[in-house]
Amino acid sequence: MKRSKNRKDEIYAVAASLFRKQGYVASTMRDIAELVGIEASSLYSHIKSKEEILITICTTCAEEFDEGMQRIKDSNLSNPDKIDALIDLHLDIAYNKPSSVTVFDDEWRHLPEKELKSFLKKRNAYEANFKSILKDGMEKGEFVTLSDSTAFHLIINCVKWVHYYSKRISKDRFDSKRSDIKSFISRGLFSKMN
Amino acid sequence: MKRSKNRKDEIYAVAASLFRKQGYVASTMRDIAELVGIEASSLYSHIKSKEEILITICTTCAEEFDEGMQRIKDSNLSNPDKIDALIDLHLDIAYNKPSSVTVFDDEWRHLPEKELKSFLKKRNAYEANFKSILKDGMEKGEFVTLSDSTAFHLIINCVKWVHYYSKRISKDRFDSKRSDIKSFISRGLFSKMN
DNA sequence: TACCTTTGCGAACAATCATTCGTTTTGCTT
DNA sequence: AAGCAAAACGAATGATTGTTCGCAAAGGTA
Repeated sequence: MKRSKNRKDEIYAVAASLFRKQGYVASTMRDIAELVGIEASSLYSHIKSKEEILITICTTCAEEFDEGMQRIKDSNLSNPDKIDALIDLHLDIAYNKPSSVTVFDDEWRHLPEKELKSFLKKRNAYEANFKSILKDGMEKGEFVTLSDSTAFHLIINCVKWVHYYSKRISKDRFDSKRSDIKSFISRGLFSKMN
Repeated sequence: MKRSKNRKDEIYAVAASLFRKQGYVASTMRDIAELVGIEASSLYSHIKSKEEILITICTTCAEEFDEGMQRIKDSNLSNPDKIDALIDLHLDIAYNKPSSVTVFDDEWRHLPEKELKSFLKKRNAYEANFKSILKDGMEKGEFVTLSDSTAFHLIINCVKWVHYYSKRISKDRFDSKRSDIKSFISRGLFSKMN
């Protein structure tokens, strides 16, 4: 039960990177096993099923976003600062767990029915919170006025591509990219900033 | 050879929407056949293989982007107007062929080796053309200065989400969304416009 | 009507999938 | 060294996959 934990984590990590590269369905247990260096049947000494791997990756990631959203939402930051903090939340998770977050973004539809349902529920709640910050800010004249749904998707997608295209880069280069992204969104959202 | 063409097109259309919904690997020939209303084996009277369907969808879409890029690149529009035209190109394709473009975006990695290679070649060429317009515009002071790679990804991703989240909407509602997106990008890129 | 091509069918194929099973090896604790 | 639980194995299972095959409707043309 000591080394077991390590193997388990190793399997999750290997699976996440494989799911990112090939997709969940196209990744076989034999693929995962080979990367870990054991036989496919041996995986089952550590994990319950292929689905369980996907569930764990997705829910772990979801919790991370949820905690961040809760923290930011309940803070006493201004609406623009809340959006700024949310952007940082996304970028930090993308930098630290690029594989997990890609699986979270792209492979959630292969979750089994029960987990899929609660996943979508959380996702909708997250989106609603995000939009309500935007809406409040627009009403107070802090943001440019546009459809809150469109604004939400624009911001999210300005932030979402980072973990796809970039190989692991240095923190410095990442932070330079971060500032480019942030100022782009700021101009798009505030119109008067530089 | 008369009705054959219709069936063939119907199969491609059904497959594209199924690939969009479930992904290429998770979509079986039996799934496609059932939606068409025939047996799986009957599909092979019209198409050669499952892979051929994916290849056709992806290359058809790629050609559409290529033609647009060629036309815009060779025009005598200003750099900002070229970017504006490219945004329209993406939005129009997304509106007219949401299924195909989603498959093009997400399932290309399952192309067989040969087609994958030429796909990535075209994709890189497209990206290079896009960036070179941005770079030229930055040097002339027409755009805000930032990494051309980051600018490229930001623009593309501001435009890419449309075909994911929206069910078929009216042209009017789409054009309203279009103007929200365009002005967001304009502010992000030009900083001085409204 | 007779002919021929297109379209569809159902059974069958080999390949591959996730998973289970009983057994053996490993490595730690006593 | 003995004992024991965790970890790994190889073989096997049933299900599902894309695809093939020989054959039957269908439907237009002569």
